[in-house]
Amino acid sequence: MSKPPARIRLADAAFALFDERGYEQTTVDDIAERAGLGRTTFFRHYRSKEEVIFPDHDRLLDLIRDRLATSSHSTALVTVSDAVRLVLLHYIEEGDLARRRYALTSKVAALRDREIASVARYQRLFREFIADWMGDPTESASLRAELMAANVVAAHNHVLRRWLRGESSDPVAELDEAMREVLALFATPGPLPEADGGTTVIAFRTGQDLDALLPSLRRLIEDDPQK
Amino acid sequence: MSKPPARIRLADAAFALFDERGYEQTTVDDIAERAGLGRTTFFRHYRSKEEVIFPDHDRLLDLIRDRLATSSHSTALVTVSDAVRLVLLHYIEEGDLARRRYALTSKVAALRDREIASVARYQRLFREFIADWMGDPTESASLRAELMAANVVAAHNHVLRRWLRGESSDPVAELDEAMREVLALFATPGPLPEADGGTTVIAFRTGQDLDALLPSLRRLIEDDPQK
DNA sequence: CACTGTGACGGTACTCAGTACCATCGGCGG
DNA sequence: CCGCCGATGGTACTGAGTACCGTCACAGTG
Repeated sequence: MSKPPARIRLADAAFALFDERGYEQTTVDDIAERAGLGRTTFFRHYRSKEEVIFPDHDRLLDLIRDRLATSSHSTALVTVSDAVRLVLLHYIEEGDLARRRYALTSKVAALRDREIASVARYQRLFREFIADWMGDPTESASLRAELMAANVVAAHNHVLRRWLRGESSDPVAELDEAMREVLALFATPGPLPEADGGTTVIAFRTGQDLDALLPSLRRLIEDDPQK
Repeated sequence: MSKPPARIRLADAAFALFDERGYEQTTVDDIAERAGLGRTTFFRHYRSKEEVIFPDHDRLLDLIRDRLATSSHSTALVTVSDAVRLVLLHYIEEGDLARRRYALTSKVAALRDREIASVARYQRLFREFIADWMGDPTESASLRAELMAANVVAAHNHVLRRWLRGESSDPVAELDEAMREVLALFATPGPLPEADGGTTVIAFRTGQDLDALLPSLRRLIEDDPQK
């Protein structure tokens, strides 16, 4: 029963005190004292009182940057949808800690704002990635990139919050489902694009399974004079 | 040329000093002194040093709440799209002040975070409004509300930032156009219209590959009420 | 063992945002 | 003239965050 490293003891002390007295009612001195350390040491490990609650965002951001740079799917949106899973998985790994943090951010406005700012950084990263990927400097493409990033993040947040509130037992599956929803939004074109090239699809409802229809659909596409 | 009210003098002094020395290098004492007022008076007019830059967010939020409560369009999304114009119009009214603020938020992380947190409040308001309007407590409806709110806000931010950067001469028209884009996203892919018997045919053209569409096609089929 | 560098820690003192409280001054109606 | 009141100013405090310096443990080296 020797001592865990200082960083851990500080975080434990902080969460314990936040639970007992609340965030604002806890001073950095209190935290350091309970951890059996000096105030200076606290700031050596955490840049601020808030950061003791969100220690991993920077690392996660780098992780996602890497993932975006390496993994490459068919579309930018799919790549980003995949990358955002890292965030969800990270929270899930934290388990109870993530839930305690959620309880805090629900009560303390300053912490909620901080969390939101962190999420906005993910969103910005996604937006830039999508815009680069599309390579289209058009205003309309730029807006589209913005919307896509916002959707991915919003869908993720939705699923994450459900899990944090204990409303979800299989958040990963829910995320996949939500991402399918987002993909579906953008799969069907917003304004009907200029019809030069691309794919024209006619969908109709029958008693048949979709798979049974695929061959004929493909045949139709291949019959397209432009292709 | 007597004295403008204290509140104005404080804001002028603050912006002048922020321009001269930067935000962090300016203390509240400096601001008060330049305005010819006491430090106490500053905090009587602005709750914090940051608030002198974003004085109107609370009022705007109330304004939007009212607008949502009164104006009623055909769908929740249209109502919200309409309400968000208030934000854009407010910034445009501020004119050069808004641009100076943008220059500051671009440089100072703390201010950027603050701005983002404010915007998140609008988004939350929109989400709740849409969710209430739909009245459908389903998980899927809840996600949809979240996505819609995120899209409206993202589209607005996109247009607003373009205007702030001087890239747009008619931001209101651009906002309308962007909102049409958002509406189009959600217009098509809802649950398929009542398909009790008969044949539902939907034709659309997309630039995407058929394979990219398959997930959404499958999803549409699985939305069949019989399931 | 003595020497020395190094990294983690503690303490002190400072700046500055934000709060609490009290004192002051200038109208303004009675 | 008096008393009320709203706006202001001053003073003192708490607490976050920073800068700087001193200390101690513990390595490796002679």
